[in-house]
Amino acid sequence: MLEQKDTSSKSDFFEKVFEIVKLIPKGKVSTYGAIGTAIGVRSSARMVGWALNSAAYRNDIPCHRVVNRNGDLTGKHYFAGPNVMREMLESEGIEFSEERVNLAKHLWIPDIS
DNA sequence: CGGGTGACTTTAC
DNA sequence: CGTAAAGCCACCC
Repeated sequence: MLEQKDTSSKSDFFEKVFEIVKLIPKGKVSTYGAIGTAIGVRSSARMVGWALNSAAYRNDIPCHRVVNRNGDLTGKHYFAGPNVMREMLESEGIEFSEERVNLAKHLWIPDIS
């Protein structure tokens, strides 16, 4: 496996992603594209998700508050169970539509102005 | 430097 | 609704 859980790399990119995700208020969620845009990389939302992969090993980072553009919990498979991510979000007051987050109500855009 | 990979996104069939 | 492909960029070897 390629799990770089050590996260010894102090790349600014990762740090920025971590910082943004940590700033997500309770009861809100963000998207990979929104975060990517906020830190400067308009494209490649993949990098955000990848950074979160390292974040997944850090309990300081609420990676469960980050979803894809559709509000779908793409990374839930990376958690302990297929429903862990959703449970955590619901626990914070996030509304769900079947298997998707109600982005219309809970979408939060990082503001690093 | 180059190749492989990936929790994305969009378009296309 | 499903899979496929391309574009995207950072990280690792």
